[in-house]
Amino acid sequence: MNKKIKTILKEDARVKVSGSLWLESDGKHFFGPGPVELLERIAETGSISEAAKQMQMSYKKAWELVNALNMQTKNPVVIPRTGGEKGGGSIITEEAKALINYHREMRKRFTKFLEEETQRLKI
Amino acid sequence: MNKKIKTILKEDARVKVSGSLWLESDGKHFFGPGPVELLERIAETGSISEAAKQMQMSYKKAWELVNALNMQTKNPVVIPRTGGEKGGGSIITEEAKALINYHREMRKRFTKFLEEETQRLKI
DNA sequence: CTCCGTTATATATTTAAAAATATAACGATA
DNA sequence: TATCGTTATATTTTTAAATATATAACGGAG
Repeated sequence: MNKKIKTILKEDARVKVSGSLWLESDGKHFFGPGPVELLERIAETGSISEAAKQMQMSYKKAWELVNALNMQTKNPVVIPRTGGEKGGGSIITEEAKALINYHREMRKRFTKFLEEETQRLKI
Repeated sequence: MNKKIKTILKEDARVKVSGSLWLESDGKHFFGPGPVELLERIAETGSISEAAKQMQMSYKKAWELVNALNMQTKNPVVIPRTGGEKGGGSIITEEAKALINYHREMRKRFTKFLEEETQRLKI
């Protein structure tokens, strides 16, 4: 019989089980917490560059995240519009909203999983 | 009602839910797949440096992983011995074996979680 | 008491990732 | 048609991470 974990770890250590979760295709991550937040901010601001700025992310990286997402979906999740009164902007589609919502639900289940695992550590 | 995910993603994309899992204390990761494999190889080879070489990891990083682990446990998981016939070596303790075993079990549950989530994508 | 290969540690170098910078196209508006 | 800020893209620079290199201590075996 193995020792229990809580008898092994230092008592004062506030240890928890943590992790991250994403969607991947062909081994490449294309959807996770970062893209979700980015989509939300694009929806709010109507601009990829402004969303990126809010997240202290380079425009390039933001664009790459958006692009990677668009590559995995039948219809784009972000529709860009260049030129015009404000120089341009971007809107997110219903598909993007569905992805955001899906991620929220999945995240809830993952959080529950992590909490259960953390609890198990202490038994 | 939101669109279903499988109607959004490209049909040919072999998408799956993936993730990673670790133990952290004070926000610092100290136990995950890397350290587990390292411990196993130290057990096999009796040497941190040999284990590191097998994993194509620098000795420094290997030592840091071992050290970070030892810092979180009451008793060390790896006991080093310097000098001697082979110049030295390291053995892992019962505590290390328990950690390895614990990780295996946790990993099983996580794999199940990921499979369920991947399945859910396709509904 | 010399020789090993390993641990332990510091320092230097390399590499890869990220960010910063630069530039052109775009189109509504004034 | 000149202006504006954004998208899109390439190129350069910066930063951080990882690796490589160097060095000393160690102790059993020959």
